[in-house]
Amino acid sequence: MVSRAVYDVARITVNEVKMITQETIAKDLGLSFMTVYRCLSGKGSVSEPTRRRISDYEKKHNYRPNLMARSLVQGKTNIVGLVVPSFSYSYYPEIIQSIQETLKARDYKLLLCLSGESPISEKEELDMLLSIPVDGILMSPTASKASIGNARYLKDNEIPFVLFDRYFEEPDLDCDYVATDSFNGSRKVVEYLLSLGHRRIAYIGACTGNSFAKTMLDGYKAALKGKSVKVDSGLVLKSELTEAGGCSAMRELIRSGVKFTAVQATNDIVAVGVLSACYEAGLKVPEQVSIAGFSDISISKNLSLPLTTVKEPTEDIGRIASEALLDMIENGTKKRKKLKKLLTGSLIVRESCAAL
Amino acid sequence: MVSRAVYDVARITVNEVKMITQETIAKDLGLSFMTVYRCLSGKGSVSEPTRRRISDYEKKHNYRPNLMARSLVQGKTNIVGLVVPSFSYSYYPEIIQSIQETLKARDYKLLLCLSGESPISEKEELDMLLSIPVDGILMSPTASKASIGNARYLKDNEIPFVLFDRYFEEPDLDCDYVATDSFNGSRKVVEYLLSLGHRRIAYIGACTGNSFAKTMLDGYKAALKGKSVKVDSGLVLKSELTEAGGCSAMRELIRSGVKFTAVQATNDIVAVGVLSACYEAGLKVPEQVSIAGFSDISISKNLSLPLTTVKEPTEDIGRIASEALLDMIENGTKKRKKLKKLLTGSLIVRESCAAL
DNA sequence: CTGAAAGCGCTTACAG
DNA sequence: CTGAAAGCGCTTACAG
Repeated sequence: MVSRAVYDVARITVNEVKMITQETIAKDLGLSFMTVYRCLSGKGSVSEPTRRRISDYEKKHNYRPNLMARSLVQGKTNIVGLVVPSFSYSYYPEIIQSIQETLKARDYKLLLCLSGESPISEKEELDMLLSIPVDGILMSPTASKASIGNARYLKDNEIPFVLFDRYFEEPDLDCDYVATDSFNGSRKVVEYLLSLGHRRIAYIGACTGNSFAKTMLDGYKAALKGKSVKVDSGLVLKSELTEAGGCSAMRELIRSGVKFTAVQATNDIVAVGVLSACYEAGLKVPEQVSIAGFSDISISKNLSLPLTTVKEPTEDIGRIASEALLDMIENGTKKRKKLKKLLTGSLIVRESCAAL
Repeated sequence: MVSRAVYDVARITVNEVKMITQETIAKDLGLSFMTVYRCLSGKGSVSEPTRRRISDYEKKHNYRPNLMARSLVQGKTNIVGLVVPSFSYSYYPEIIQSIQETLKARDYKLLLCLSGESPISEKEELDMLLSIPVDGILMSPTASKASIGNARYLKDNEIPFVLFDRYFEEPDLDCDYVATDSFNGSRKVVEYLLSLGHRRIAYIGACTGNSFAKTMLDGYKAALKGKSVKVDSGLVLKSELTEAGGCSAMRELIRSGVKFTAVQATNDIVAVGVLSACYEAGLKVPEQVSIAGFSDISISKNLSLPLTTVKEPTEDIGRIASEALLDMIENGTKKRKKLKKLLTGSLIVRESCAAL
């Protein structure tokens, strides 16, 4: 027989709220807590009258199982950690929405973390997630190479994880990812610009710190080579992946005096900056300069000049990444084939590009 | 003396990963687990050589405290639940980013939930959050009146919560909130339109299901009354709060034949739809119709016609809401003065409105 | 169909 | 400075 004192202690309070536990119910109904457990969990059978009493009590007092306690004993939290660099002003909200829906349908919860493009914060967030511990992690790494170390850290810690949108192809870091096929996407846009007659095509937003920007640049080069156009390094400019970055890189290009008739920007945000710099310099778009972006974020179709771009399959990315992660969590990662998926984006032709 | 068997059982595995616990450390170093606990938690003193041994072991094996276990005993999870209707294509990402930063600075984690504007899903998410249990909840309710019941549900469950962006002023539901002062914001825009000489000003996006839309309409009416302009019910149109909703409401207004020279939209998204309907009907903006929005979402300044609107103080909303919530969590809600804060938005004049 | 016990990994309170 | 015990709320495994 459990003493009364034990029961009283069992009614703990959080912010002065009485928590109803299985023991509270058992005590109030004069039952053993195991009977209550079996009834509430549906595991094992309970006599009909008892079941009814417990069920009535449960509804009346609004009993909720404490998921933390369950997690502790089951060694599983049903929480997935999500780490992204940022999510305003991009297509991350769409991906996250898709992730959320997939997780919810399979009874997982989402803990949201921001790295702010800093690999150091990213590492801190990962440590926090491992400490909870979450069952798995979805991450879109920062643009810094140091994020490769963070992905390796996850691997060393043997926690299921899937990278999305941005990924690494390091030979010694064989990890799962799903992203847009930016090589072919970028090639597609540049081939489109070539088909309009452009030959002096600039690339703005080059950077080598992450795979996606590098493969985009490769796509640009591949398209040019396909038409036997020589790559002019004076036309390839680095920039931060922001509106301001695109704007200042474009100013630099204009100031340099290098001739160009079209610009491929590494993403739509950068393209918006490029557009501003053109307006500022009195260059007419698309009459004097054609501009193409990449991503098709929501603003792109409503810009002062609707932007020609490649639509990223955000919903698919979110769904595929989270489904793969949940499979890894539930079926283990050992025998599993690695997910290395690049999804094709579609060219969206709008008004920012014109024939030469 | 604790038996060896107990220690072996203590090494549980999640997805085949060995978890290092305080007991693992204690066993491997031949110490009592209390010594390990005191050293790792910093509570109580440990002899220097012992501290060093434990510290070395901790770093070498990357020990992380299990936060679930800690939560269970402390009756506090340091997790805050966030429930929003949706977050793509709006200013929610900015608010959430601000919330995230505030929470992180005070060592709280964020669990993200979407209601999809459905009060039923919203209720499910709240039940899930209460079941974890989270320490507090931040919610931007759905546009449905049924969300009032959900807020009341939180109150009945005595969990700290703060509404943001959207809120209720029910007499029997005295809850904390922070939002934009949409009454004065809307009045400010309409007064601006009046100052440009407009008198036939339509209001698109009226709905009564939530406070913010209603007070916006009140602001519109107050501005008109200030200039002794009669409110014409033919100029007030309901619509869904989406681009498509704004577009079809505007089509309806145009078809109705009612005269107007300006339109105040309930938010920028609706305004974008209104703009499309104008283009479609061959109406020139702002020459024939002036259009104003509300919110200043990121797309607004880059629209084909940069939109005159009211900037919502998103960063402040996120910060104030989360700071208030954390204070409620840490200091209790009993003696606390209710947070009922409406923040002033600033009128952003762009090119979508012109003098009559 | 019902029950007593042990355990998840940590913290708290008490005893030396 | 160190230790043994009890407990958070739940689940699992075993015994009747």
